[in-house]
Amino acid sequence: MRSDALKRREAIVREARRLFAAQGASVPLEAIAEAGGVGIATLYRNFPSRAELTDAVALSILAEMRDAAGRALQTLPDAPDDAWRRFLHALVGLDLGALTEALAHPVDDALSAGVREAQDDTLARVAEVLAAARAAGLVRADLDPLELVLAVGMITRPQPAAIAAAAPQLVARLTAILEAGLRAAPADAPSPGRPAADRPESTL
Amino acid sequence: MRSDALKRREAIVREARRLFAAQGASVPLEAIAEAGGVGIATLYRNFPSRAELTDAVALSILAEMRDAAGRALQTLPDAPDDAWRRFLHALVGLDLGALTEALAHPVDDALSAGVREAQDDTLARVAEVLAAARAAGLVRADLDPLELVLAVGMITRPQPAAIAAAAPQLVARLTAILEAGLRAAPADAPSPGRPAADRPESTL
Amino acid sequence: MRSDALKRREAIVREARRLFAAQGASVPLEAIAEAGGVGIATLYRNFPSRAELTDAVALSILAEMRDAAGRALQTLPDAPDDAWRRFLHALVGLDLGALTEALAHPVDDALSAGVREAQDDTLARVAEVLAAARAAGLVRADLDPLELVLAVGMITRPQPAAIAAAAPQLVARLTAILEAGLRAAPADAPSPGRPAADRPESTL
Amino acid sequence: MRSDALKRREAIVREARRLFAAQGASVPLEAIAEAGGVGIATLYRNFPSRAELTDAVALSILAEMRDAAGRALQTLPDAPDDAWRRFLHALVGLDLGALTEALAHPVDDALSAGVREAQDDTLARVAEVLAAARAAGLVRADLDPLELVLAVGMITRPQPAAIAAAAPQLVARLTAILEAGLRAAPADAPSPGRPAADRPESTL
DNA sequence: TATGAATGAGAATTCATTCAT
DNA sequence: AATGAATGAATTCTCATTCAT
Repeated sequence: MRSDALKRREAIVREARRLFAAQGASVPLEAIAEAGGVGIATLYRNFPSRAELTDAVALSILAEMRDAAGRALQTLPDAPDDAWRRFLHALVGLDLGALTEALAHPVDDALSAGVREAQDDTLARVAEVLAAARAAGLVRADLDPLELVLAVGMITRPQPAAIAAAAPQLVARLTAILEAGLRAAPADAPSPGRPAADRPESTL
Repeated sequence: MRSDALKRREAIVREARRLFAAQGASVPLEAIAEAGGVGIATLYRNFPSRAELTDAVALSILAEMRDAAGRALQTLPDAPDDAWRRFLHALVGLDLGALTEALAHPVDDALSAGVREAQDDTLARVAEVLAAARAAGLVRADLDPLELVLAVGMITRPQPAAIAAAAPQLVARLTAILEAGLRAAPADAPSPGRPAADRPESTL
Repeated sequence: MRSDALKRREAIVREARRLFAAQGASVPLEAIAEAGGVGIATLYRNFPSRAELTDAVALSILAEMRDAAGRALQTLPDAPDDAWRRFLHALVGLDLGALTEALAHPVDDALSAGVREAQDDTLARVAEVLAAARAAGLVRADLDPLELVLAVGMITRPQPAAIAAAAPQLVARLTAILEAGLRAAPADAPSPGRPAADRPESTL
Repeated sequence: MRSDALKRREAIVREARRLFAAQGASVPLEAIAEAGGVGIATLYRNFPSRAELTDAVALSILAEMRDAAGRALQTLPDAPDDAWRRFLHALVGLDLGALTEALAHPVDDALSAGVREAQDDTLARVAEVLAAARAAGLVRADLDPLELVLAVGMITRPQPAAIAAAAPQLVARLTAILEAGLRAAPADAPSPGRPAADRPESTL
C-alpha cells in the first residue's frame, strides 16, 4: 500500500509539472488531481497547501537540473563544446518555465527551506559548469548561474495558444539566439548591472 | 465632459498596461479601475468586455512600437549601430510583456480586426528596420520581425516579486544577451525551424 | 419647447408600455430611453423613479380601458352580443399583460394615489359593462370586474420567444377559450372562493 | 454520503421549483441555495449552469404531469367527468407557471435533449387524455395538448404580491373559467388560428 | 487512506440611479 | 431642460480549501 501511495504522489507531481508548463501555474488544483487520476482530497492529503505542491514541482525540476549539470561536468573536459550545448538544451527541455511559473505565485510566502537548499546546491553545480565552459572559452565572462536559469525559464514559459500557433518553432529559435548570445562576449560591451555573484541572496 | 471622459479612458488604458506589465493580464479589472481612479462600472462603460480593454492596451503598445520603428528607420542610414541599439532598447522599454500577456487571454476569440491591422502595419515597419539593420551587417540573417517582438516580449514578461528581488537587473542583463544573440550570426549554426518569413499568418 | 417636452414624455411612456408588453417589466430603463429616442437622464427627469414610469404606463392603459368600457356601454343596449365581444377583444388588445407586469414589481411600494383612483374609476365602468352584459345573459353571474381584467392580463402576459414560436396563435386561442368560459354559467358548478365583490380593497 | 448528497440535490430542485412558482424564474440562485439549506457552490456543483437547474425543475414537473395523465387515463373509462376534472385540477396544482417561467429564460439555447424528450412523452400522454375526454364529450374538439398545458401555465404564473393579496382566490376562479371554457364547444364559433395539431414542433 | 461533496471568498458583469456639463 | 458619464450594489460563477463517509 505504501508503494501505491507513492505512485499516486508521483503522479500528482508529474501532472502538476506538466500542467504548469503547458498552461501556467494558475491551473485549478482540481485539474491536476484529475490529470493524476486521484481525488482532490488525495492531492490535499499529500500537499496540504498549494505552496507545498509547488515546492515539490520545483524540487523535481531542480533535481533533474542538478543531474544534467553533473553529466555536463563529466563530459566537459573531453568535449567541451558538445557538452555545453547538450547542457543548454537539457535546460531548455526541463520545464523551467513551469518552475518560474510555480515560484511566481507564492510570492508572499518564503520559499521552503528544502527548496532553498536544493536550489543553492543546484546553482552551485551549474556554477561549476559555467566556470568550466568559461575556461574553455565557450561562454561570456559575465554570466551568472541564476541568470542562465532564469533566461532559460523566460524563453520556455507557457505560451498562449495563439502564439504557439503562429510561431511553432519559437522555443527552438529563441534557444538558438540565446545560445549565440551566451557565447559571444563582446569586449566593448560591458554588461549592465552589477555582477550577479555579488547578490546577497538568491531567492530564485 | 467630453474631455473629462477621454482623460479617464486614457487613465484606464494606462493603468491597465502598467498592471498587465507588472502582474500579468489576470489582474482583477477592479484593481485597474481603482488604479485609474474610477469605479468599476466606468471601466465597463468604456470597455464592455475584458477583451476590449486588452485590445486597447495592445493598440497603445503597437502604436508606440510603430513610432519607434519609424524613428529607427530615419536614423539607421546615418548611424546604423546606434539606431539599431536604440530601437532594441525602445522595444524593451515598451511593456511588450504586457502585450504578450494581454494577447494570451483571448485565445479562443479571434483578435479584433483593429488589432490585427495595427499589428500587421507595425510588423511591416519592424521588418523594414530589420532589413536595414541586416543590410548594415548588424543582425543575423534569419531573424523575422515577429520573432524579434516575441523575444523581447518573453524577456519582459511580468516577473514574480521573488525573482525581481533576487535579480533586479535581470531585464537589463537579458537584453544584453539578446542583443549579442541577435547580432552574432554564426555561419556554421543554421537556425532550427523553417524560416519565419514563410509563415502564413502572423497572429502575434 | 413645452410641446417638445411633452412629446418626449409620451414617447417614453409609449415605448415603456410596448417593451413591458413584449419583454416583461424587467427591461432596463436605458433600453426604454433609447427606444424613446432620449437619454437616460431625460427619462429620469420625467419619471424620477421606476415606480413613477410604471404608474404612467398603468394610467395610460387604464384610460384606454375606461374608454373601451364607455364605448361598450353605449353599444350594449342595441347590439349586446357584438358589443360584449368587441369589449373583450379590446381588452385583449390593451397590453394588459404589460400592466400586470408593471404592477408586479413595486410589490413593496403602495400603488400611487393617482393609479388607485384611475383604477377604481375604470373598474367601476367595467362593472357597469359586466352588469349590462349579465343582464343580457351574456356572461356568467359570478364574474367580478377585477377578475376579468386579471384574466385578460394573464393570457396576454409576455411570452418567452420559444413559446411564441411554438404556438403563434396562442393568445387568439386562449381568448376564444376565455370567451367561452365567461359566457357559460353552468348552474351546477358554483364558483369557488367568495364572491369577488366582497373583497375589501382592490389593489389590482 | 451518496444519500446525503442526493437529498440535498432534491432539496435544491424542490426549492427552485417552489421559488420559480412563487417569484418567477429570475430568483437569485443564492436564494434557492439558501432555501435548500446549502451553499451557493453546492448548487453549482449539482447544476453547473442556471439552465441545468431549470431543466431539472422542468423534468420534475413533466414527470408529475405524466403521472397525472396516466392516472386520468385509468379512471376516464369508468368516471369520465370526475377523471377529467381531477386531471385539470392536478395540472393546476403542478406549478406549471414555474415551468413556463423556467423555460422562458433559456430562450436562446436549445432545450436540452432530456427535457425535449420528456416533454414529447408527456404531451403524448396528455393527448391521450384529451382524446378520451373528447370522446366522452367533455372537451371542445379544437384543443391541443400543448395549448392546454400553456393555458394552465398562464393562469398559474407567479403573481405579484399585490394581486395575490387583492384576489386570493384568483387561481381557483380562473380555473373555473378555464374549465368552463374548455368544456363548451360552441358550434358557431370556429377557433382562430390554424389547428394546433398541424404545428411542426412542440417546443413547449 | 482515498474519496467526493460542501463551503465561502473573490472576480466579472449588469443595471438603477445620481452627477456634471 | 437635455445629455452622457460615473457610481455602487446585486448577481452569476469559479476555485482553494475543509469535511464527512
